[in-house]
Amino acid sequence: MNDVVAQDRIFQALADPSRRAIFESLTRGEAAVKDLTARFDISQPAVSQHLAALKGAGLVNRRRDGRHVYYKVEPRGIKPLIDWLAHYRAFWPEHVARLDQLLERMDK
Amino acid sequence: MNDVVAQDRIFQALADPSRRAIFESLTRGEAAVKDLTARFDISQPAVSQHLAALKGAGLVNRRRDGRHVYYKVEPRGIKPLIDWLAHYRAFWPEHVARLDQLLERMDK
DNA sequence: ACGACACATAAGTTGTTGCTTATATATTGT
DNA sequence: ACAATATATAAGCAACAACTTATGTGTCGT
Repeated sequence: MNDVVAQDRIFQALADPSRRAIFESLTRGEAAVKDLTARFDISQPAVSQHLAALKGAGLVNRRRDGRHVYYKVEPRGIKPLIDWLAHYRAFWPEHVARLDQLLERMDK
Repeated sequence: MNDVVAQDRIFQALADPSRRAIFESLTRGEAAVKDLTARFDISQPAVSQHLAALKGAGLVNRRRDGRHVYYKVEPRGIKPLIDWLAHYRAFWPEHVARLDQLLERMDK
């Protein structure tokens, strides 16, 4: 899977406000589908579908524990997004170009 | 227009591969609608519509010169995206958290 | 003023997306 | 084994998104 495809999946996944909200919710800590369903005003299948999209984009992880399935943020998942940004760094104010260094360190 | 709305427009705009391609094309230099239409295999109205979406997201600027309309990247346009990323910096490897500093400098 | 050119907008069509309800699958406790 | 719980998948539907062609608007050259 090349970068372009990964970027496409990420932008696609994050284009939906509900999905961004679920993602943000997961940044506050691991949560089961049940928990997320309680937090948002959409059905459980809708939540599962959003989670599947986030997982497909590599933004979250799944962990089964008994009857529950816990999802949590996959930190490395946003890397394609950072790469995309870095690609256009030339258009930011000069000093921001230092993101390069951060990316290099991130790879290590 | 608050941050959430701005982020929504940006993610929405960048979710489409054609739009990302057009954006990338513009990073290589200012271009007229005519030029972009020649570069991509979609109709001129389609190009104009994509450009309108990018402009609505604050990612590009418009400049009229005679019959031509030139578009170019608006460097500050990606800031909401950086802000969004920065919001979840806690989930990246520690050293990447220094993006904070970059953002601060960017504001100045 | 008129024709040609560059672009934007309108209207219509088709595929996709995000939701719903209904149902299937997996796990647990009794 | 069975009922209850948690999640995923299927099917259907309404809204939307991305394109098309047709037309409107603005600018230039003659």
